[in-house]
Amino acid sequence: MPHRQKEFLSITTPHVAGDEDIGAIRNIVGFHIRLAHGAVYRHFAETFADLDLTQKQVSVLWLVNDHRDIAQTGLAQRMRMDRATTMAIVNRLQARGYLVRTKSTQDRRKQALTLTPAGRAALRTAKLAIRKHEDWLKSRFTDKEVAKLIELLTRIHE
Amino acid sequence: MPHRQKEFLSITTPHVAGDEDIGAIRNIVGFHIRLAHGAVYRHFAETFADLDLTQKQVSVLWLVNDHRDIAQTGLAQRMRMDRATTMAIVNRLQARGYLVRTKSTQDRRKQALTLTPAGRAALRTAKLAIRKHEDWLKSRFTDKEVAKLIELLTRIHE
DNA sequence: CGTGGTTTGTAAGTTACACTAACAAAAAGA
DNA sequence: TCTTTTTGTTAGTGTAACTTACAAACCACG
Repeated sequence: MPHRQKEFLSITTPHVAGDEDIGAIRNIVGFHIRLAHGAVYRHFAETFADLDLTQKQVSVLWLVNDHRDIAQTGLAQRMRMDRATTMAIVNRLQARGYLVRTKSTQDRRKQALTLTPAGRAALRTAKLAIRKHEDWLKSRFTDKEVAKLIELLTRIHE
Repeated sequence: MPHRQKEFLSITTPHVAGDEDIGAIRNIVGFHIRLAHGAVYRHFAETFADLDLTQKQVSVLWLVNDHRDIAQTGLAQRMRMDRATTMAIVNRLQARGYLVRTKSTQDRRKQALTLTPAGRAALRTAKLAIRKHEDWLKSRFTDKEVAKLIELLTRIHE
């Protein structure tokens, strides 16, 4: 068997005695995830330069809108963030008047989060920008590939 | 047709007049990339807690080792970082004695980067940890799926 | 040749965000 | 009841992305 596609096939290089190397860096899945994330992050920042919103902030607006009166811990679980990080983001959005904290009546420890009209308007605008951003991202894939990519990525974070 | 797999099929929801919404957040590719990146980042940090190295730092060690006398701009291109960010990481690694800057003889503006023996030793240890980390990551995929995932991600960052 | 534009490294300052540790109030469970 | 857990909060640390500005070296063109 010749060396056709040697690089990609060597992903599964077997570990032999004395073989301490693990192949080329481009065969490391984590490396590609980080680069892809970086590329997406940068394009997102460009697309949202006018709106002045980050990925995290838009995600929080979106989730709060979808789950009225969600608590901060619920948000943290869905976003895979810890409580402290969640606080920082909620604080920022509250300072900009996009959402409000209301003490939950069921559980007085909890803060029920809801979007203000300004927050809903911002989300509406953000979703238009997201569509552009997603179109840029999806332009290199078929619909089937997009579904496959999402399915594979879900296995990582689920 | 019943609502089987409605969510996933709605990825390609056509845009109709007055339809300003773009579907559920879980159909946004960027959302999944961010979550997957976060999961990988966290597991990496756990695996490298003893070594006290980040993804970026390991990547830089790796690339400097693979490309002897690489300049900081070359590193920045391969890592998709800007010069300032590259500086910060190189500074940190130099402070820990893992690499050295040497003025290039060809182009006296450039700094040729090379690993110290300590840097090579750290990289050797890091690669063992990377193997564990990658095994954790790849455990949920077949070899074919891993190749597919890398191929799809490459289309995003290339 | 030399002068203007480009590339490279560097420094300083800002922002986002992930983490930890600690604390208080409320809830849940023994 | 008393203890443990959950929830929110504050404060502090570290990484890493960005911008702007500057100096030195390089390059190209008139």
